[in-house]
Amino acid sequence: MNFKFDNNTPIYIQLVEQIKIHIISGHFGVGERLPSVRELAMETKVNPNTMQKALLELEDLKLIYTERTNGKFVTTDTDLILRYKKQYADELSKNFLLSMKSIGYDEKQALEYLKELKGDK
Amino acid sequence: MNFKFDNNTPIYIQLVEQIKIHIISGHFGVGERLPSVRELAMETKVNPNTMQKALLELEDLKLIYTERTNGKFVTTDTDLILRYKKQYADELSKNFLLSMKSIGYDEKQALEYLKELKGDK
DNA sequence: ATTATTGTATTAATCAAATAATACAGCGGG
DNA sequence: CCCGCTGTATTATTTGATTAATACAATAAT
Repeated sequence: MNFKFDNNTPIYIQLVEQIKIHIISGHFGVGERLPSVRELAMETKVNPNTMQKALLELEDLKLIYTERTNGKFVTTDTDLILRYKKQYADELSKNFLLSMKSIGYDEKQALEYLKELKGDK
Repeated sequence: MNFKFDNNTPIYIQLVEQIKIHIISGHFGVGERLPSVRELAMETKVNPNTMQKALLELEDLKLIYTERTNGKFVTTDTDLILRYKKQYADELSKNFLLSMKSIGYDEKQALEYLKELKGDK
């Protein structure tokens, strides 16, 4: 599950984000059963309560659902997942352009910057 | 100074970031005197101590310097500012590409996505 | 039926960020 | 000289995230 935590945002928020990405990217498949709360907490070296809090939020987002004594599962609503994926890509893109703009690169220049970066490696 | 705080990262970190951007973008000019700690705190509706903490970090970064009883000033080292600007643009760009990759868009697709976004509006 | 595993709930303790209320030291202008 | 403005320092309090240690209820498997 290789998580990298940045110290400046609450862990449970980062957990929500990371698991969301795992679902959006298909790393956690549609309808797939997640590891148990305790397992996930162990893996990520986080307190079970913290993991539970993150999973609760994901359930609010309808990205996962719970079978009370059986486990938690990725939603089977593929459309929903796709919508989240697009929404996420949109956010990333808009934020990128906005941030670049805030330090003086307009959209065209931002694109140029990315292209140069590709060339570099 | 219009700041928008996101609740999930410590305010002083966000202050450092925002002021850094103001300097990088030239909104705070080279060598310009900053508003006093108390003023900045008022403007941003933050406790003076929190602002002070942020300014201390900016001083560690050499982006500002202090005249003890006179005020704080933007560095006059334009090269340094430029280096920070490039570093920041690099970070933004690399992070953008990484994040897009994590949800299944390779570099080419990420670029396409940005271009489409421009077309939309 | 017992056992292990599931999610869930509760309560206390810890830790860091942020606020709050001051106080001090140095300089400059009226 | 003194008042007002700088930055800086100190101490206490509040708030929220996180950890910690349990406990309970429901189900599936043995």
